[in-house]
Amino acid sequence: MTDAAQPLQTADTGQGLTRYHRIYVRLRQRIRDGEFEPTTPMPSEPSLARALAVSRATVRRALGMLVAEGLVERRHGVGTFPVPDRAPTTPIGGLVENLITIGLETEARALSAGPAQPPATVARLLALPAAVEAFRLVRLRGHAGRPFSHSTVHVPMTIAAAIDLEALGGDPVVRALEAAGHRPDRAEQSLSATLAEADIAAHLRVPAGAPLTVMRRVVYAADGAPLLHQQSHYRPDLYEYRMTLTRQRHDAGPHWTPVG
Amino acid sequence: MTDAAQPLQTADTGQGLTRYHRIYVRLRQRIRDGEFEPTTPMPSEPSLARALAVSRATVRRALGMLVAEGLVERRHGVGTFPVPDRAPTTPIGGLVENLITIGLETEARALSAGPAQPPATVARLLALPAAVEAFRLVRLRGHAGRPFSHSTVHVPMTIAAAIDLEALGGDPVVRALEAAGHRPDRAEQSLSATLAEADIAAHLRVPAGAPLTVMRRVVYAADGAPLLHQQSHYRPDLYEYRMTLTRQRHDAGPHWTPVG
DNA sequence: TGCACTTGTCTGCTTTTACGGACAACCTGT
DNA sequence: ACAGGTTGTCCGTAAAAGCAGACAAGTGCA
Repeated sequence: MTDAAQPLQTADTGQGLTRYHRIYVRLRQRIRDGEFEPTTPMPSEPSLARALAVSRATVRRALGMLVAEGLVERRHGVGTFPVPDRAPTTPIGGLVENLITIGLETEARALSAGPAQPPATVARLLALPAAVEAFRLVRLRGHAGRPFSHSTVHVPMTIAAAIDLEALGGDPVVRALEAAGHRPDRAEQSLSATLAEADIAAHLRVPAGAPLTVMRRVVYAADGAPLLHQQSHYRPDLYEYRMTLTRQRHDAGPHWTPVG
Repeated sequence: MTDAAQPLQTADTGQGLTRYHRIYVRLRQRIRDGEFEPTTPMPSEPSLARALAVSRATVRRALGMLVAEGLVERRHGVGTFPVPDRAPTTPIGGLVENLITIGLETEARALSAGPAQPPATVARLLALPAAVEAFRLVRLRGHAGRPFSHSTVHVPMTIAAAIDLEALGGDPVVRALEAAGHRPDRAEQSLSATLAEADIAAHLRVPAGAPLTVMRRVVYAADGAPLLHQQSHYRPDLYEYRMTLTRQRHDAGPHWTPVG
């Protein structure tokens, strides 16, 4: 048992991260939270080393990362100062379709389009028999030249056949369906988080293993027939899902209900 | 410039985690996604080493962690197999408050409760002057013995003073406010994704660097006064944010609107 | 002018991580 | 039996992380 003993400790104590990286993250969080004023110096390196129970070299390394990132500024003989935010990365909000309706310009680019065998889970949600192909459309959407979402849409062949899905540029698939007489009526969707795979990471310009918001959605027609399945990955620093809720008093007690 | 060169690379390539740990997290994700059948062996250690561009020793270490966690089983001379889920992690859905209303049993445990200085960003959202304390309640919520959310709530002292926030067990803070006459009326919230910090990771029983869903919410009274700020982290494998939307035809074109 | 504090730089030293290779032990087909 | 795959184990070496300490250099204040 040479290599099982260490990993056990590793998993339990929350290791696996390097020390300087943990400190880097902690300091970055505290800076983001606005704990330090830009006018007064942060705690000195020796005092940080003492407070965090590491060597000064480790603190310096963490601070060096913050400097390289432009979050912090060092002044020889004086101290280290947080740099005030210039561009607070204004997060977009809401549904992509609604963004387009609103008129917010988002560039879209199709990465691939054509028939493909959907994953088993998708086939099941679309009520397709196994080993039946569906029309798959993979697109990248961006804003101001920076891609913020990567989405894969599957449409059953019976529905996609009559529609030219390759022709729609940045338009939502739902629009095309609507134009073709397939009225979308209801959608079930879920939001979650995942790690970026190599290919999606490359398209979204983030390192593999970065956190991504993932949305899975099934759109149904009025008769309950599934029209499409969509899975989208979003860069959390460029796109946030925002919503407003209101408190309503019901017979069974008060509830939160979303506002449109 | 001895220590700024490395950190730059480090930050860009998503390092800071040890190699074996990153591979551990990635494999863990792929297993959770059901990429490997429990009946057929996973790719062999040499092939994984090749595919991931690391040495076999590193792959072995990552696999060793998965073994220790019970996610994977090794058979000498045969291969490595994913262990089928015993508890299929049925994802809960919706808002936690509504879960409780519905009657779904969720155990909650307070990790800390008391006055504390809120981060500057929280203070701003709560319209609090700087250097003013707020009541902070940190809780861990679980289901079936497994924690799925870690949330931190800040309530302005002027509001929290009249309420015994330490007494509420698993009840939502909003309930207590409501009972005390502070009627919550509206909430603004956003959903995003992040990587697990060491402390939160430990509480949620996930490795550091695992993806987490993060929700930030501000609840307002009818007069617009902010009542509380909440930030919650969810395990994406145990808790998904689900919602139903309907397609409505508006003057300015069709829109998706959420359903309560 | 000093003194006290800061960041900048450098030197050893130990521990952990990671690599590459080799070989044994084991299982399953032909 | 045997060949070809797998996991299990060990070795030596290189690189990185982390520590402790020392000293230089800059700044600000009494």
